[in-house]
Amino acid sequence: MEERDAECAGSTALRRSREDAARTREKIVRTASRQFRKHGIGGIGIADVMAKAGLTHGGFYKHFASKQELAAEACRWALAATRQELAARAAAAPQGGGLRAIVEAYLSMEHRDNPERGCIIAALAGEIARLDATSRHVIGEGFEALAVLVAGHRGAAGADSVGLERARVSVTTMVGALTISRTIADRDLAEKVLQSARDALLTEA
Amino acid sequence: MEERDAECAGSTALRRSREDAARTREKIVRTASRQFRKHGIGGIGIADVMAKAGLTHGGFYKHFASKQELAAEACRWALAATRQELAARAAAAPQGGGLRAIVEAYLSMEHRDNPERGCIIAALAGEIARLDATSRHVIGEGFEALAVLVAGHRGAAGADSVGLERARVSVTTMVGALTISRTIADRDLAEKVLQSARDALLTEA
Amino acid sequence: MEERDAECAGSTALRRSREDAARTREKIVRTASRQFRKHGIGGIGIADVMAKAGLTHGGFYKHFASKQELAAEACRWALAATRQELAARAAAAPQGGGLRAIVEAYLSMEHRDNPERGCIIAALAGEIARLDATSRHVIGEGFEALAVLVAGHRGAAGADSVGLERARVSVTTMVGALTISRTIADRDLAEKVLQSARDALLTEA
Amino acid sequence: MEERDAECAGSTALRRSREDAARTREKIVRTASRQFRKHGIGGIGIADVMAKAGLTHGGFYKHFASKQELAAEACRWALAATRQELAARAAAAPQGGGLRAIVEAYLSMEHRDNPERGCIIAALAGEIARLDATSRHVIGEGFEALAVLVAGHRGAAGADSVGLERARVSVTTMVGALTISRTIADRDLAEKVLQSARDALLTEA
DNA sequence: ACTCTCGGGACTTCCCGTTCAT
DNA sequence: ATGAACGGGAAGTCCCGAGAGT
Repeated sequence: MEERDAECAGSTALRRSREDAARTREKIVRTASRQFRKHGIGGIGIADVMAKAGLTHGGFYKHFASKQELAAEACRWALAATRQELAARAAAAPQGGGLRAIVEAYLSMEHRDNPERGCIIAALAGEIARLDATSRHVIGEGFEALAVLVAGHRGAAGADSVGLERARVSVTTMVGALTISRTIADRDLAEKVLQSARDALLTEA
Repeated sequence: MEERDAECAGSTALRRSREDAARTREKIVRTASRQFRKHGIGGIGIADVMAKAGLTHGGFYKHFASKQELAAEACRWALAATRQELAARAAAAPQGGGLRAIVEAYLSMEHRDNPERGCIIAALAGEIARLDATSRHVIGEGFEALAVLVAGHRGAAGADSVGLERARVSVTTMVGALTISRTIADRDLAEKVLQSARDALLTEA
Repeated sequence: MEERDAECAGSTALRRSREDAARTREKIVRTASRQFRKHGIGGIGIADVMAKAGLTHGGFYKHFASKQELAAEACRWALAATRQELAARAAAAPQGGGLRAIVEAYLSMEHRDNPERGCIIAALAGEIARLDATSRHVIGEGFEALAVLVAGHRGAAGADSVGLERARVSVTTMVGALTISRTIADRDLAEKVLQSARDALLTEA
Repeated sequence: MEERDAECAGSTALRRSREDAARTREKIVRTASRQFRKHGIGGIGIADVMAKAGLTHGGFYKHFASKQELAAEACRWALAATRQELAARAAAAPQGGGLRAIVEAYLSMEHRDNPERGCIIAALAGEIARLDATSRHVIGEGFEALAVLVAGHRGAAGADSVGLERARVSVTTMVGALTISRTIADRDLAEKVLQSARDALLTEA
C-alpha cells in the first residue's frame, strides 16, 4: 500500500540518501531477478547484473554479502511478482473463471518466450536443487503460495487439505509443462504441449 | 570396415589401442552424463569430469571437439539409459501394469534423491533452453521417445495421435513433479508431491 | 563586513568558533601540502590527510568543496612557503651571494631527502600536467614567482626580460636536477648530480 | 637482428603458441609503457591497460606477478625506445650535429604534447621516487644510458668522466625543462621555456 | 595420454571521494 | 564535527575451456 505511494513518487527525484540506497537495492534485486531468470544464476555474473541496473560492480557488496544472498532476494522478489500477476488476472476474470485465467496466463506462449518476466521456478528448475538452503526455502514458500492461490480458485473444494494437494499437482504440472515447452525448439509443437496441459488442467477440475 | 583390414594386418596392440580409445570415450560420456545430471552442465568442468573418469584433463580433446559436443553425447546417452530402464520395468510388470511401473519408478523418492542416475531432462530442466541447438534437439528426441513409451502402455488408446498427446502431458507432469520434488527440502512434503502426481497420473488413465 | 557585526554583537564563543574554523582550515591545508608532496596527490586520501591533521574524515567538506580545491590550496600554500624560505635565505646571505644561497638550499641533499617540506613542483612534477586547470594555474604562478626571485639575485641583468628568461631556465634546471636526484637510489651519485647542477648554475652566472 | 624478422612477419598470423605468448607479453609491455606515460602508473589500472592491448584483465597474472613488475618492464622498454630514437636521430644528423639533434628532438613541442610516446623519466618524474626499488633501478640505468649517449656527442671531452658529469647535467636540464613545459598551460610560454633550455644547452657546449 | 600454458571471466576485498545523519 | 554509508573502481585470486608441447 504505502509502497504504491513510494513507487508513484519515485520517478520524480531522489529523495533522501537513505531512501536512495533502498531504491538502489531494490533496483538491483529487480534487475537480478530478470537476469537470473533469463540466463540462470550461474549463467550471469554480478558485474553484468549491476551494469544492467545502471551501476558498477564495485558497490555491490554494500548491499549484499554475496551473490547467493542476492539470489535469494531475487527469487523472493520474482515469486511475489508472479503470484501478484496471477492473482490479479484471476481477480479480473469473470465469476468462476479464476482458474482458467491463471492456467491460460501461465501456460501461454508469451510466458514460454519470456522467461525473464515469468515464473522463476520454471526458469531455474533444475538449478534450484543446487542452490543454498535459503534460496531453496524461499522457493519452497513461493511454490506453496502459488498452490494456495490455485486452490482458492478451484471451486468449493479449494479450502480443504485435499484441495490444496490437488492444487500442488496442478502447479507442478504447470511448471513442468512450461519447462518442457521451452525445451522444444519447434514453436508449434511447444504450443501443442501447452495446449494439452491446459486441457488436462481445466477438464479435470 | 577398412578399419577391420588394419586390424587384421596390424598388430594386436593396434587393435587394442583402438578399442581402448572407444572404451575410454564411452567412459567419458558415461561419467559426464552422471556429473552433468548432478551438477548441471555449467556446474562442472571438464577437468573434474575427466578426473572422475580416472583420466586427466589434457586428453579430452582427442575424443571431443568441445564441451558442447560432450554435452550432446552425454544427453543422448542418459536419455537412452533412462528409456531402457523404464522400458525394462514396464516389461517386467504384470499385464496392464506397465504404466504404473513407469510412473512409480519415475516418481519415486529414489529417483528424486539420485539425479545423477535419473532422467536428464528433469536434472537439467531450465538449463536445457540455454543449450546449443544440437543438445536441444537430442533432448527433444529423448522426450518424444519417453512419450511413445508411455503411450504404448496406456491401454487401447495408446497408438493414435490423441493418445500420444496425452502421453506427452503425462511425461510433462512427471518431469515437472520430479523437478519440484527436488526443490522441496522437506522429504515428507516432497514425497507427498510425488504421491499426488502419481495418483493423478494413474487415476486419469 | 556583516560578519564583523555578527561578531561584535555575538558571543565570544561565536568569534572563537570562527577563528577555530579558520585555524582548522589552515591546518588541513598545511598538512595536505606536506602529505601531497610526500605521496603525490593521487597517492594519499582525504581520510589520511585529515587523520594526520588530528581530525576526522567527515568534517572535510565543511572546509572544502572537493579534493581538487584542497589540492589547489595546498599547492598555493606550499609554493608560497618555498618562495619565502628561499627569499629569506637569499636575504640572509652576504652581499651578492643570494643566488648561491638559493641554489645551495634548493639543490641540497636535505631538500632531496625531504620532499614533504620542499618544492611542490619537484615533488609532483609529472602529476601536475594531469591536474585540473586551477591547480595548474596556481603552479604556473608559483613557478614564475620563483623565476622572479632568482632573477632578482642575478646581478645587473636581473630585471630585464632576458634575465627573467635565463632565470626560468635556472629554475627549470633546479627542478629537474632535484627530481632526478630523487630518482637515484645511491645517495653518493645523487649528491654528484646535485653538485654538477650547482656548479653549472653558479659558474654560468 | 632476428627480432626484426619476427617483427616483420608478426602481423601476418599467429605462429606458435609459445611465440604468441611472448608476443602477447610484449604487447602488454608496450601498451603499458604508453599508458603509464600518459596517465602515470597510479593513474591507470591493469584492466584498462589490458583492454587497450586487446586483452582482458584475467589473463594478466599469467605474464606478470604484479602491477609493479609490469611497471618495471614498461619503464625498461620505454627507456630503451627513447634511447634508440635519440641515438638514431643523432646518427642521422650531419657531422658534429648529434647533440643538437638530440636536444631539439627532446625539447620539442611535439615531445611535450605527446608524453605517451616520449621519455618516461619526464612523464613520471616525481612518481619515480615512490616506485619500488626495481623500477627505480631500471630508471637509474636508463638515465645513465641517456647521459652516455649525450656525452658521446659532445665533441672531444665526451669520453672522460668530466664529460659524463656534464652530460648528466644536460640530461637533467632536458628532463626538467620538458616536465616544466608540460606544467605550463600556455603553449607559447611553454615553447619559450623549451627554447631557452635549448639555447642554454647548445651554447654552453 | 599427460602436463602445462594461455587467455577469459567471475568473485571478492579493499580503498577513495562524497554525502547523509547524528 | 563524527561516524557510517554508498557508489565507483582497482587489485588479486581462482577456475574454466582450449590447446600446445612432450
